[in-house]
Amino acid sequence: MVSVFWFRRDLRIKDHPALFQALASGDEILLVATADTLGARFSELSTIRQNSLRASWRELKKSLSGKLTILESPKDLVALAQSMGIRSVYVSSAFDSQGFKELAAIERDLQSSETKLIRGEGNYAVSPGRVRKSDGTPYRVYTPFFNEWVKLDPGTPIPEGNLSAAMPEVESSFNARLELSVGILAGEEYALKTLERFLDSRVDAYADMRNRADVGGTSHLSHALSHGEIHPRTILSRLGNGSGESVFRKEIAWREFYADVMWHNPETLTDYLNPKFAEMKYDFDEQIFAKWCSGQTGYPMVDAGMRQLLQDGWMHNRVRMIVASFLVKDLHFEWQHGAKWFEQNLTDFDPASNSHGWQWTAGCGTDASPYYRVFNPVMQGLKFDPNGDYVRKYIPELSHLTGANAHEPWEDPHGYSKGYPKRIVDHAEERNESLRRLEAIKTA
DNA sequence: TTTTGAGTTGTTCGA
DNA sequence: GTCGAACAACTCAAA
Repeated sequence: MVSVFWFRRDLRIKDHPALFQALASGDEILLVATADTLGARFSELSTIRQNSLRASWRELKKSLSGKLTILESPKDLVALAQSMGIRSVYVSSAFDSQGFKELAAIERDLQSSETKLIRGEGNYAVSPGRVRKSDGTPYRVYTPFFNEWVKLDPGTPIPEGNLSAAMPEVESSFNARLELSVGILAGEEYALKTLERFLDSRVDAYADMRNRADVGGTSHLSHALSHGEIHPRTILSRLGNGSGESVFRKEIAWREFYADVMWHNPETLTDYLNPKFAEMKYDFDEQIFAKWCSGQTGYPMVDAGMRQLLQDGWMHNRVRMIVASFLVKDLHFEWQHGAKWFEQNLTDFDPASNSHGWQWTAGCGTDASPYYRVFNPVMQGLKFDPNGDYVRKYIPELSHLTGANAHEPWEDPHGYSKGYPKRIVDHAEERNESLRRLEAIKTA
């Protein structure tokens, strides 16, 4: 009999419970990935994000001796199952609302060919839904969630499955054009190397340096986690109790907390967790939005972040909060506009972390930022890019300004001489406007 | 059962 | 220039 293993957000072969289960089933296993499974449709993603996915497939295919078939959409998988008389489709469980809706739909479609969908263990150290309060309800605040989460044993990494059961690839009309990803570093081996490099050189300073936009102080594992090139359990198994390691463990736990929140509140992928915020007054303007997207707001720290996203398909975590706060609190846009842009452009896009990160900033999420906490983009720049190096790296129009002066071009008589745009709004005014709008939805 | 204090990521204002 | 206070409402756990 022939069965399929369906790769989605789990593009690895080590510590892979669902793949192990498929390979141990006794069936011949056809290995399949589908392009439209990491958020928006593949064709709607930025070029850089498409190529990032191609790079991950390329490396996965290499580690599978070429035995990987890449299809365009899950519908193609259903058609394949029908034409080949596939017995079962094995897959990792999905917990985000996009993912589990997709699996449910495929499970239904596969019934026409009497093919079963078999869900294995997913890509979390502690699967969403497992951590509960003593009364059985889920947590809505991070710290108590973490205190319970950290007590649970994620188990030890499992061995690699026996790939001798894998079948050769089959013809696919979808051309993933993997050659376009040449030069992009990705894949499981690279993820494990990234982890080792982080543990060897940066984790000790992580607590202090992770917020510095001008320093590569973060783990750089978000892409690998997003594509499932590494299992979080593998990461946790390598962490001790140093201060940097403890702070980093908490970051892993944030990913799991947001996945848990989304599992219990699937509509919050696009809806307000706090429904009161749906009643607030918002603005929207295409041209203003285009300026935010392209990094032309006139606030250097915001623009540097947005240009980093376009150039690298990645943005420093601290800067994500700054640009998000600017869109939501200074421009008064609904957070969903920004979340969508991030989805299209971030190579490390994760549905739960993205939606709930945005909701936290907007003040409508779990453990929400207090309403009065509005980021000042200039002050944030001076604090987390004190020498202006980050800003100058992404904004050539500020290259003539030295040190921290790059954060305040309006203070320099030649600040705008290289064409940097003037500020599109006045931060102090818009901060007050934002507080007024929040005041209006306060419960009496 | 009720109360109390703390809770990822901040800024402004007045002394 | 530095420093403390003030800026909601709600969730959760411990007292």
